[in-house]
Amino acid sequence: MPKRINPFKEQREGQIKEAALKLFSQKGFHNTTVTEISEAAGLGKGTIYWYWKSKEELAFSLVEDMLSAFLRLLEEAVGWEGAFREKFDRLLDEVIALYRVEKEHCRLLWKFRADRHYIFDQEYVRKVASYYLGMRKAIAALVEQGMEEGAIRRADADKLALAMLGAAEGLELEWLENEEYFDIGEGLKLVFGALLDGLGGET
Amino acid sequence: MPKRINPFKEQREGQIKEAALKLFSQKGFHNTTVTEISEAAGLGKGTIYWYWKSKEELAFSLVEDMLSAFLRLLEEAVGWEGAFREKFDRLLDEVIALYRVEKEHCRLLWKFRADRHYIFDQEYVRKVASYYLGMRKAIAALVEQGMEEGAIRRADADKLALAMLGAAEGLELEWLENEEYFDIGEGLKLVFGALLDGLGGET
DNA sequence: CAATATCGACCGACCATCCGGTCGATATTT
DNA sequence: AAATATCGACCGGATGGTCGGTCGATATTG
Repeated sequence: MPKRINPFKEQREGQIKEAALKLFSQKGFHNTTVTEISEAAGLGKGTIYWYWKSKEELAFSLVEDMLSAFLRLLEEAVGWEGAFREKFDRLLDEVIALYRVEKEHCRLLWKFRADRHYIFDQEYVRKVASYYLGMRKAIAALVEQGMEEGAIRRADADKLALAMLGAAEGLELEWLENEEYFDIGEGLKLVFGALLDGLGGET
Repeated sequence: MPKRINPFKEQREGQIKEAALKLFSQKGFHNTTVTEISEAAGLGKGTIYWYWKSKEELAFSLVEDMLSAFLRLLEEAVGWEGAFREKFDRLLDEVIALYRVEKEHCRLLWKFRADRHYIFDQEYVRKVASYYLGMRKAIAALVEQGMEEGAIRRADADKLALAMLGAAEGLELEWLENEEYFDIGEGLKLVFGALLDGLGGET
């Protein structure tokens, strides 16, 4: 029970997160120094360690912000009313919107993805994995609904979900690396449109 | 003109590359030290600098080995005889085979991908980009053939090629991260099969 | 309401460590 | 002996994290 509450806590944490997001998403974890973050936030280096106990924890809080937003969207989508294809198309739109709004967070996730095992300790890596697993399960549930309705050919729903996530992630990457040329909305709609029409059950 | 040729040159370079490939692909560039590589190769640290002028150049030679193999395969595929779909299916098989044989190189490419701008200097980054561009152009040429034959709906061939590469890369990533569960061949055939059947022209 | 005491947010110089790359010593081959 | 090849101790720069210290705000007291 603190005797005094810090009136600037939220503002400070916001400043620091904002600066860290910008730098991490541009340069990755290893190429961003804590000193840089503190300077970009307009604060002293020690202040960062007042609010977070390590560079790693600061980074993880940014990762978790994005992963939890994505997972929440997918899990909500499963519960929506309506036929599979309606739900799926709406989900695609919302995913695209989320990508666009949170582009910097997307970039950050990619920067951290390849060597997350060397950025985060085991417990955090497990947390990240469980977010991804949750996403896959949500997609799989949606896909199963599609199969029951006959909108998708019967197959291993979990593996199909994994393939769909993979394809979406690959398109996301191309978007981030060719932002002026390749649009994520266009790409997702092209691939998933064709995928579902091609995978569709009997006409 | 050296007075004597080094009878061990190829062997040494092989030892070093093999050790570096293994370590880089497991731990990434920043988490692998030159000392580790030299120990894994059973050589002194200085010897690495006899054969390469920096850690960066050693890493790049591994990247280039893989990128050039991929590019060569794609460019050859364009010149094959036959109808689009035959060529495409054969290409898919050969790509899958290459992935499987060169799994460690694939992993290395992923580890380096996100922060290649902080691993390699500008000239090397440009080279990498031109490999990827070449791949896209090769796929686009194939896709254009498919459009002319009516096997694929007319669309922007270059963007479709980019989307296809993106999807393939995403599936590759899922494979590398879920190797016991998700097979790259299965995934590629599922997605590209559905994609082409869905994208196919008039039946 | 002053005067005093306490607190906690903030700072940045400093420390310990790590690592790529160098270089002189040494061994081997011609 | 000259050229080539190998080695590993050492150097210098970089960086995450620490810690003693500052200072204004808040609480306490007379």
